Amino acid sequence: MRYWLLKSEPAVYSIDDLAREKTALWDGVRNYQARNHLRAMQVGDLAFFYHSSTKPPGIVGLCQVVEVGLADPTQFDPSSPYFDPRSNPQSPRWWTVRVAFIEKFQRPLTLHQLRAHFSPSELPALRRGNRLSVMPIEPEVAGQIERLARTP
DNA sequence: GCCAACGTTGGC
DNA sequence: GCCAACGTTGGC
Repeated sequence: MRYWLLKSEPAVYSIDDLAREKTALWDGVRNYQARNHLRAMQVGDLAFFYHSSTKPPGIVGLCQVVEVGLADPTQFDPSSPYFDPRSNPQSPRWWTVRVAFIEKFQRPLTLHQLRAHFSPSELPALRRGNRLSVMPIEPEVAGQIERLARTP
């Protein structure tokens, strides 16, 4: 089982949205490296939910991959902001997964706290200028993140 | 294949 | 709002 980090602006889609809807298709990713991470996901993998472009940014909860290998339907929808006219249903360009809500942490594990506990090499999300919206997390780091998130 | 211009992300 | 850090595009 692997661990991942999924970034989302809460104004667009938040952990509370996921808590309410129970599951969500993680659509709209239009970066090849992020897509490749999505394609590497397996059912049962766990993903930390990260709120970006908010105050404070940080990890706010945990979810689980429940379905993999799904063509992102927004790429075929001309009315979607994620529409990709170069893609087609016969050979979809963008793939994604469905995730299920597990928990919202009692308080966010802020970017500031993450920087205090981890180096950028331990947690690539901390690397300066890293804008990737889907990233793997090493199991050992993931365990520490869970523990920190639950520390009062 | 190079690279300048442009667009986007996301912390601050 | 600013701007660093990328990624993408398109002319050549």
